[in-house]
Formats: sequence, C-alpha cells, structure tokens
Amino acid sequence: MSDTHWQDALDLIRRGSEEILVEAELIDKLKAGKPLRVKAGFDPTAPDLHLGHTVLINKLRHFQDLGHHVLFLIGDFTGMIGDPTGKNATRKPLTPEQVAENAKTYQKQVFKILDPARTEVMFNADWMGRMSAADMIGLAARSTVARMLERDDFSKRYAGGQPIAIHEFLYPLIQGYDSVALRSDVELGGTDQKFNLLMGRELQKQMGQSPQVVLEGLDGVQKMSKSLGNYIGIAELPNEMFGKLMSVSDTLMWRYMELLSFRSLAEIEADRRAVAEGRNPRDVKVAFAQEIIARFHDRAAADAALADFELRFKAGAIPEDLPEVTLSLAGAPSIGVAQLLKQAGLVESTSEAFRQIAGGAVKLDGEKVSNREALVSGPATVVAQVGKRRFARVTLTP
RNA sequence: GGAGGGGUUCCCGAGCGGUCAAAGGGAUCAGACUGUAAAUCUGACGGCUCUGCCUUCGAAGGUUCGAAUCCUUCCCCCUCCA
Repeated sequence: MSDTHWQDALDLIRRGSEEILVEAELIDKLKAGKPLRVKAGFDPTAPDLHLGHTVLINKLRHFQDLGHHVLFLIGDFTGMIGDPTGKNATRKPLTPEQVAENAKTYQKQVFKILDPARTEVMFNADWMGRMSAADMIGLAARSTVARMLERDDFSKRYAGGQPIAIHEFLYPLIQGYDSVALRSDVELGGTDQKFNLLMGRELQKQMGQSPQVVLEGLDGVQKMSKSLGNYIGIAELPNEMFGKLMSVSDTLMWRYMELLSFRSLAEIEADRRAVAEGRNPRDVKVAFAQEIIARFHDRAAADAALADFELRFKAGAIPEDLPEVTLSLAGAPSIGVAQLLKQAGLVESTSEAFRQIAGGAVKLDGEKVSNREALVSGPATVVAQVGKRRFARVTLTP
C-alpha cells in the first residue's frame, strides 16, 4: 500500500471517532497491507436497530470498503450478564430460539449497510459456552479488583453505595476474551465501551497476541434511546423518520451529519459556513433527513415525506396516513372524549386525557376541545388529535 | 459473626404523626413563541365511573381518631470491623 493510500484510509477511519488507541499501531497495521479482522460486538436483546447503531455499522462498512474483514459478534453469552450499567443488572436469559430470531433480524437490517461477503456473524456462546469453571477462574485471575474499579461505572457505584454484583466483573473479561478468541486486529465501540475494549488489548497481550487497536467514541448518536425520546429506528416509516430528524436540535445536527451522512466532511463544513452566514439551518436539516430516508427506504419516499411534512406543519394540515382505530359504542349513543382518546391509544389514562384537554392540546376534526365532559355521538368517524404529533382516525360503530 | 447507615412516586432527592398523591431538581407531556430547532415563559406530571373516590412511600402485621412518618417481624442494599 502506498503512503497516500493508508493516509486516506486513516482519514476515513478517523471520521466521527473520538479516539483511536493506539493510532500508531493502526497505521502500522494499515501499512502492512493485509486485510484486518475488525470486530464489533452487539447485544442480542435489541435487534431493532436505530440510527445510533448505524454509526458503528457505517464505520464497519468503511473498513470493508478498504478491503478488511468484519467480525460481527452477537454477544449471546454476555447477554446473560448484561453490560453493567447499574440499572438492569439482572436480565432474563434469552432462549437459543430467541437469539437465533434476533440474529436474523439483525442481519436483515445490517446488510442494508454491510457487505455480506466480507462479514462473518458469530456468537460468543460458541466458545464461552464451552469454557469450564476452571477456565473461567483462570480468566478471572488475569485481572484485579482494583483494575475493575477503575471503570467509571463501577467506581461511581462503589463510591455511591450502589451494589456491584460479582458477575458484573466478568463482563469486561469475557468481552476482552472474545477478542482473543477472534484474534481481532481492531475493535469498535462507543465511549462507554472504552474499558471493555481496552480489556481486550490487555488480554490479547497477556496471551501473546498482537493487541487490537481500539476505535472508540462512535456513540454520538448512540445515546439514542426510547426513554430519551430521540430514538430513530431504521425500519421506521419515512414520515416518522423525517419528523424525528427535523426535531434534532441545530447544534446536534452537525454531529449527526458527521456520523451518519455519507457526504464528505468538506461538504458538511461548507454547509456549516453557509448557515453561519445566514442560511436557514432548517434547509440543511431537510436535505440531511432526505438523505437518510433515501438510504433506508428510497428517494421517492424521501420526497413524499418532505411534501407531507410541508403540508402538515407549514399549512397545519392533518396528515394523510393516520392510524385507523375502530371503537364500538356497545349500544350507547355516544362516548366521552376522554374515553375516546384513551381507547384510541392517544393517551395512557383517562386522567391524562383530562389533563390534555385542560391544557388545550386536544382537537377533534381540527376543533379544539375544551370541555372535558364533551360527548361524541356515533356512528361517526372523527380525526382525534393530541398535541402536534399524536393523531388517529377513529371510527365509532354502534 | 459484630457495629452502624439506608430502602420515598420514571430517575435523583426532601419529608420523619395530621395542612402529604408527598418539597425541589431532572426526564417527559402539553400550551405560547418558532423552523415539529434551541432558548425562554406557562401548565401538567398515580389511577378512576373526577368538584369526589381509590391505590401508593421495600413487605407483612400492630399502635393511633389519624402513619411515608411510631412499634414488631421479615426481605434487600451499603459502610466499617472480623
């Protein structure tokens, strides 16, 4: 490989990465010109990928484009422990059938990005499941409690009087051992994985292997989660995706683009300058949202999503593709608004329905409802709305 | 094994016999403003057959007119000593 080649490769790899440990080693590996074994581990419990996951997968794709080999590791064994976050220390173990099912879902979604020919899907239960208790003790002997407590998560919990179960210490060890078993040259992971990733280097060194290079910090969007409300699944409908991408903050938008867009950093930088000089950041965001939708759906869907968005929010129109709900009045002549909203799934409880009405968030056929006692008589079809995002077309049958 | 501290509503965290569905912050939801951005302001934030009723403060009992608050037992967590 010529000098410029590895330099370009390095630039590509660097994009979006917080830290490369150790970069000099990576350069050596790239210069050697051999296909590298690039490992990334995935949790077997979450087969529904969101854009956050794709940051890492995009990076794997970069490696494939450079001629390297991807080891897509599904942590079915480690899944029994659950990465220690202190929140869900105990997990319900998955059956082999569930694991297989989830793995299939993973592959279906992941191969929208990865090249199957250069990807090997593996399960760590293959080797961990065969390990004897004595082997496990041997592995455990390779680290120390003090070392484990260096991990931010553990030290915080320890200091804060939160429990740490012994088996949680095994998680980093096993993840590290996976790298030994796979003889990986590079491992990718989010910032929160740094400790685990470094454990892999440590164990590889101890066991006479050349330590893997760690590419860390690919989690700018990884913090995506359902509870944070910024979850954008790659299987979501175009309109949903569009809306969610548009509600990404301007500040965060640039980071998203760096990590998720396939456009060059130079182009993104040009956009950023344009915005600084007065261009509406909204336009940049629209273009970005369309790029992403086109990737997971297609161009036409991206255009349609934009058109729908304009209609809905600029003109305040009600969207076309509402969820349809049919409710039976069960003989009664009418139904209370609160009940209607609850049964249509627009609110979680009657109490919430009353609150939303009081807050002026509820509309029926575009008309604001302010009387919590209001009745809707049937049979009829009404478009019910709570806030700007929750809609349903409700059909009342006798 | 011994001594001490602690378990509160999604999270953090006050409360320590009535005025407690429980301060405050975070998250969330809604309204205003907007570009479904940010910031800001406002309101909401257990449930219901909703001007009242029911269920919550680790669990189960008990004391009391009345308990998240007191007592008993149990479960769990943490710290120190061994």
